[in-house]
Amino acid sequence: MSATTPHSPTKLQIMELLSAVGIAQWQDFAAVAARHGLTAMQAKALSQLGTPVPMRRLAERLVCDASNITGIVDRLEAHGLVRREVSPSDRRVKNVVATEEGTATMRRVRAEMESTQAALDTLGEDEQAVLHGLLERLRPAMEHRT
Amino acid sequence: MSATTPHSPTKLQIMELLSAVGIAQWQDFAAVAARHGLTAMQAKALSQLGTPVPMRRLAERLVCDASNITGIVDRLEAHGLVRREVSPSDRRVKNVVATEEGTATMRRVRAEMESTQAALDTLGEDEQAVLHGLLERLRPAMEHRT
DNA sequence: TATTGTTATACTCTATAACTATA
DNA sequence: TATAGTTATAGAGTATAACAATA
Repeated sequence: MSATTPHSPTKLQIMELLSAVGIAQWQDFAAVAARHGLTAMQAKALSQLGTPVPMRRLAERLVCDASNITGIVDRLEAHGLVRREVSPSDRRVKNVVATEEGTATMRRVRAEMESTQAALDTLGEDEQAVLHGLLERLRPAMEHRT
Repeated sequence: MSATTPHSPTKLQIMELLSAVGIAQWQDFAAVAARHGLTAMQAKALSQLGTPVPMRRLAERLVCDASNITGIVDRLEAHGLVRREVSPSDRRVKNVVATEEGTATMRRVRAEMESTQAALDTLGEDEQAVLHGLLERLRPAMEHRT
C-alpha cells in the first residue's frame, strides 16, 4: 500500500501521466525559449542544428509539414541565428546552418533548462536512472509513426 | 549493473526523453481526436468536463490565457458537444457543461487512446507500474507553475 | 474596485495545394 | 517524372489590452 503493490495501472493512466509531464516539460522549454526571444518551435529547430540540416530533414525531425519549415527558418534567420546554404551536391536542397550567435543562444537555453529542472531532484539518482532506462526503451515504439 | 550500468544520466537527458515521449503521446492524442473531428486542445478541454467547469478554471487547467477559452468553447459548442450555463450563484461566471453527445464522444476518444497505446506493451507490467509510480511523484513538482 | 467573460488584434504553428527550380 | 523548397491560403492556438456586466 504505502510502498507496496502498485496494482497494475491502466495504460490510460500511464499515458495521461506521460502527457501531463511531457506537456509541463514542453511549457518549461517554451518559457525558457521565450526569455531568449524564441518560440518553442524555433528553439527546437535551432537545437537540431549541431550540424547542417536540409530543410526537408528538419521537417521530419520536427514532425511537421515541410511548408512550415520555411517560416520557422525565416524567423530564425531574421534573428541572425541561422543561415541557409545551397547544397553543393544537389542545388535543390538548402542546408540550414546555425550561426555563431545561434549556437551561443542555444547553449544558453540548454544551460538554463538544465538548471530549471529542479523537479527531477524529487527523485533520487537511482530513480532517475530507472526512469531514464524505461523512457529510453519506450521512445522508439512511441515514435514509430513517420 | 545487471545489463549496462545506467551511469547517472544527466537531468538534460532525462528531460529530453520526457519531452520526446510526451510529445509523441500528445501527437497520438491529436491524431485520435482528429478522427473524431476535434483538435487536441478541444479534446483536452472536453476531457475536463466530467463535471461543469467555469471558463476561468478551464483556462487554468489547460494552462492558457482565459481569452483563449472563449474560442475553444465556441467551437465545441458549434459541434454540439458542450453548452454554457450561467452560474446561479454568481451571474458573471459561466459553467461549461458537456452535452450527452460530448460525453459520448469523449468516451470514444478515450477508448481509442487506450487501444492505441501498444507502445506501452514494450514494457512489462511490472515496469509499467514502476514508470507510473515515478511519473506520479514527478508530476506535482513539474506542474508547480500556476 | 475587483473579477468574469468577451472582443479585437497580432503572431505563430499547422496542413493542403499549387508553383519553381532543379534533378 | 519526381523531388526540394516556396508561396498562398485558411484554421487554430497563443498572449495582450480594452471592454461590459456583475460582484
